[in-house]
Amino acid sequence: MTMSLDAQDRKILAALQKRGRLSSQELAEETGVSPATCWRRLKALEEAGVIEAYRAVLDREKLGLAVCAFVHVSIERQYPEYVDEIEEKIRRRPEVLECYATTGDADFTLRVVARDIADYDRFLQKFLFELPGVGRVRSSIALREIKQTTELPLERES
Amino acid sequence: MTMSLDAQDRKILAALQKRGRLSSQELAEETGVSPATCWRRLKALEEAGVIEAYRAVLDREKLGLAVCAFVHVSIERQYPEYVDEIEEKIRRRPEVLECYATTGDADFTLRVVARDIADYDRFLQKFLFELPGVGRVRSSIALREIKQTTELPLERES
DNA sequence: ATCTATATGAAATATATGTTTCGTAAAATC
DNA sequence: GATTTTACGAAACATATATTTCATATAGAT
Repeated sequence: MTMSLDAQDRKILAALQKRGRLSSQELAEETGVSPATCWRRLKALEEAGVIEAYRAVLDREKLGLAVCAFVHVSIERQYPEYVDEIEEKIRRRPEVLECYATTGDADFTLRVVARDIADYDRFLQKFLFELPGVGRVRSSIALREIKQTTELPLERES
Repeated sequence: MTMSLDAQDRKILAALQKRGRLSSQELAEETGVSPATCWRRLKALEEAGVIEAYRAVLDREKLGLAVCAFVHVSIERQYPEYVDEIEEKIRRRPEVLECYATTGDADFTLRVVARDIADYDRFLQKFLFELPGVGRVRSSIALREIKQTTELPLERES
């Protein structure tokens, strides 16, 4: 399932992680390969699903989403029906940007954004605490954003 | 600092969060507004910084980055020089995708990707534990990805 | 070393794109 | 209610774009 990429593919991907709207010709300038080849490589990478999507990344604060929090959720009983339902409901909530099942003292780790603390509280009370089987919930509110990127490291071979 | 957006702007942003390479004409079809207006709105949103960037989002697993972990880092002494140095070094590490200063029992919460557990261990030993003033470090390894998106919620007014 | 398969760059093609202009409509101001 | 300002859509413009074709080079297999 892991693609094998050469230096050329990695250059293309690196450039597109920074500027997703680059054209084949611009890619060619950045990579030193011809536009036609860049285009063919690009299509292959899209086809293979290495490039999942192109997205506009928006400014959270400018959209009025002042709050960002990590939520650590423990599940009471691990009934599969409950777990499936929890996961599905989480997937549907737009303010949950990330959710992973994790090791450590919580079962799930979420990253959630909200307009303000009252809005976040509403998310907890009206949504999270209402999920079936949810046990302990601990919140870590982000005080400061030090880094936030979608760029995956492409250094070595894959 | 928070922009005020009308329904039209929000439609444009919503569409571009899903498909970042949409042209003005495609945006026009999706929003029911003319291409010229879409283009003007779009430029204004870019200019205002609401649209931070356009990016290709890659498939972590396909790139061979099997491991994703949350790291909770506590700082021994909060000397400002140490904190600044830590933050700057973290920003420069490509395997750290996210880092926030957070409330709760850790000072920093990081999301880190790695090729495998050995690779992740190397990150901890050779980088994180070497940072000045770093105290307790607890890792939560992601067992399963339930949701991972860059799409910010645009529902209500801002 | 020969043959085969694959990847390459340059040029050509057709199309879509960003961007501007202009006359009109809607909103806001007075 | 009149006037100014702002936003709009349609059409026009020049340009850049994706995509294909073809001849050549490269690499892999036998």
